This record gives sequence, structure tokens and C-alpha cells, in this order.
Amino acid sequence: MEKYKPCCKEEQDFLREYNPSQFSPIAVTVDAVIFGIEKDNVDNYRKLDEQSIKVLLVKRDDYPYKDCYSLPGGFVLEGETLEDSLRRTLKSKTGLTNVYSEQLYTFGEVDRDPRMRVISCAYISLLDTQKAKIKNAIWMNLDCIKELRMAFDHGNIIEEAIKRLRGKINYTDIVFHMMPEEFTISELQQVYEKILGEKLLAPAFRRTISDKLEDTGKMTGNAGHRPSRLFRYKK
Amino acid sequence: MEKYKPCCKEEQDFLREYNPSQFSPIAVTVDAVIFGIEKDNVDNYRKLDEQSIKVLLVKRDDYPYKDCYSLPGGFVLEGETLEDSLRRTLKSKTGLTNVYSEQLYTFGEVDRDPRMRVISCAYISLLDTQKAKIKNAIWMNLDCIKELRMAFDHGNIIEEAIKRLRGKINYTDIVFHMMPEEFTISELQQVYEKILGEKLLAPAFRRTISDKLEDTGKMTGNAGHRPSRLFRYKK
DNA sequence: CTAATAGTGTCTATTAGACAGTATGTT
DNA sequence: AACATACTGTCTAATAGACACTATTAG
Repeated sequence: MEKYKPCCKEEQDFLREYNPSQFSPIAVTVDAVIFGIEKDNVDNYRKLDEQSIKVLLVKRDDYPYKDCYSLPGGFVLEGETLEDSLRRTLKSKTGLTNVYSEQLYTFGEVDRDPRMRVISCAYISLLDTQKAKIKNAIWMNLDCIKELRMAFDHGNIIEEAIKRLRGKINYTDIVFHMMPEEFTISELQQVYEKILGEKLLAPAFRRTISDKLEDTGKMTGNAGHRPSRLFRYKK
Repeated sequence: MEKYKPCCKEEQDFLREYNPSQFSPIAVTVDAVIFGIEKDNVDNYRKLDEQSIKVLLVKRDDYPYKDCYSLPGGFVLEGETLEDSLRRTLKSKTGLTNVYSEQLYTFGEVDRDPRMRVISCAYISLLDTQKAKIKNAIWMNLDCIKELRMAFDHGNIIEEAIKRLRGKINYTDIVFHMMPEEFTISELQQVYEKILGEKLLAPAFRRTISDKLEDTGKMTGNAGHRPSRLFRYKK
């Protein structure tokens, strides 16, 4: 945004003498629901490698909600935008840099945080777990999260995030942000199925997805069945 | 949210002694992009009554951006949720109550407001202009807004709002919040066309929209051409 | 060979686009 | 009658669902 120019001396005075402390001390945080995919280690070779959608969580060291899991996030500081703040906190809490993120929703219930009034601007982030280097954070299976005691309203935020993902998956290319560089159509279909919570028919899926894909020329192998073509996302 | 229970004495002490002022004084506001439809008065009787999408604006009395138009909105107070705050400010700035609203996006650029750091949670609101009683606010034609000098980044917020509306119109029933109780299919089609920015084919539109409509049994008249059936939204 | 998954072809059902043609009011 | 818009019918094109069938690897 370009710098604001006061129109007259009177306005200059007004702005100089303006006292921000008249407004309530409401803190603003950013929190990220970070999604990734991990292969569950299935030893049985005659079985499709199952994949799971995971969410990256950190364990709280301090009160309140000590020892509970929470979304990585932190307070927005004075000189930084929401996105700046997100980048900084993701780096410091999880070691991650350059993560694709988009705003999810802003949560403003009054008693979200027992310390003080905190309004949280939540983001959805997606990444390729094979490339990402994680520190001090754990990939948690999405299905397990409702069993956990989550800090604050973070369980609710995750639920909203998965709803948004489900809503956007069919008319955007958002999933590709969490796919590895090269993948098979079956793997991609599995990710769609996990997010949508329903099985899809393979021929129809291939048909609709194929214009977003580019053949790498490579194949998978050693899988106990017909090898599969590897594709990459065609931008 | 249920009340948080500290787990031990230590945590109780922590929370009692917690000092919120260590966090930067960032103010939070809510702003609403309120959409409505108004008939442009076309005297020429042999012409379809044109309708326009309008946005409700208020003129600023104070610095900064004195005498510019702005979105109705205001600061979020300590004890109220974002939605509470939206209800309160809409009432006080425009006289409106019971307006359908949904969250749009949170704007957090650092220099949005020359007075201090302000993060704004923006909402989209839709209403039936025939029923709404407005005070101290003006319905501005959407097409005129880029010509105006808008306060803060409100011009940008309006642009995002119309984009969101465009994105949601075809897979939600959001438009009906701004339709009058009874309307013709042509009127409804016009609203779709204004929001989408393109002409639609009438037969296809009738086909797809008709399962959302309920016949009132009434007809329009005196229009210089064949009368039109009046419908209402079928929930 | 069998088991297991990869991938193709095709029939059908549904939906969207295009447009001709009919209906019914006002002037 | 002329005009203007309302409304219907129908042909076609594109897309989605269902499912049978073929292909290719490991063991």
C-alpha cells in the first residue's frame, strides 16, 4: 500500500496526537494447519501402499494447555503482516520455509485463550513431506486428531481446514502442493479419496485429472504387480 | 467454547500473573461489504427494468480519509466476538439488523491505517433492499466504486468481495439473500449476469435454477409485454 | 499359473449450449 | 398489427458414472 498523505495541518496534528492505547489490548495470532502425505509402512508387498493425510502439530511446553498438541503459530508483531508473521512462526516452531499457504478463517471467540483475548487468523498450508525438513514437530494422522486433547480451539480449526480442502479440491489444483515431485495416478487418486472421504472410480478419475498431468517417462517397479507410470504436475 | 480449567496451582498462578501488555497494541476491526440490488429507474416503458448491484457505503466525518467513502465497520471490543462486533457496528453505522453475513478475508497489511496498526476482518453481507431500513449510508453502484476515492484499502476489499461472490454464486444459494421476497426468473438471471459479468442463455438458466424456485401463483403486469411469473426461493 | 494393480474402451445417463419457435401482454 | 419480453421444445455437444476387458509385473 502506498504511504498515506495527510491532507492538511489539522490532519497531521490529529495523527500525531492519536493515542492507540484507547483501544482494547486484543492480541492477534496466526496458526497454520499444515497438511502433508505420508506412506504408512505396510510390509505386505501384495498390497497397495496406503497413504495417510497428516497434520503437523507441536507439543506445548508452557501453560496453558501444557503438554497438549497445538497448531504451529504465534503472535503477530507490530511491524509484520499476517503472512510475514506466518513465515516467521513456521520457521521458528517447525523449521519450515517456503510453504504454500492460504488464509482459512479468522477465529474470534472471546474465551479461546485463557491468558487474554486472542484473535487467531488461521491458514492452511500444504507441503511435500519428502522435501520438507521438520524440527520439533510431529506429523499426526488426521484420523487420530479427534482422539487427542488439542490446545485452545485448534481441533475445531483443523476440522474447518479439512472442510475447506474438501471444498476446493475439485475446482483448484491445491492438492498438488502436497504431492511429491513424481507420483502415480493411483497415489493421487488415493489422496483425493482420503480428503473427500469416498472411493472414486479409476477410469473417470484418470480422464478428468489427466490434463493436469505430464508424463515423466519413468515407471514404478518391484511392486508385485504391473508397474505404474510416474507423472508430475503440469502447471 | 467451554470454560478452560487450569490443571494445577502452578498454572493458576501463571494465568493470574500473566501480563497481556507485553503484546503489541494491534487493533482489530470488522468491516462489511454489504450488497443489495436496486432497480435503476428507466422511464422508457418498452425496456426491461435494469437492475444494479449496489454496495452500502458510509461517508467518513473524521480524519483520516475525511469525506471519503468507507465500508461500515468499527473496532472490535474486548468482550465481543467478531460477529458480535459486526452486528453492533452495522446497527450503529447503518441502522441495519439481522443481516446475512459471512467472513470474507482478514486484511493485515502494516500501513492500512495511518493512525495505528489495524487488522481488519472483512465480511460479506447480503440483504433485500426493499425490506432494509438504512440510516446514514448510501447505496453505491458497484461500477462506480473504482472511480471513487475510498478510505483505507476498502476499494481492494470490495474487489475481493465481488470475486468471492462470483466464485460462490454457482454452487451456493447465496444470491437469494439479496433477492426480494418475490421475483421473476428474468430478474434473477440479471443478478447472476451482473455478478458474473457475462450474459447467460435464458433456457439453460431456467432449467438449472428452477429446482430452487417455488411458484407464487402471481404474475407481473403492466410491463408492455407478456407478464411474468413470480417466484420465491424454495429453501 | 495366480494375485494384484495399471490402464483402456465403450455404453449410458445426465447436464450444458444453442437456437428456433410459440405465447401473451401493452401500445 | 407491431413490439417486447416470457416461456417451451428440441437437437447437439460435452461430461460423468458404471463396468467389462486387457496389460504387465512379482512370485
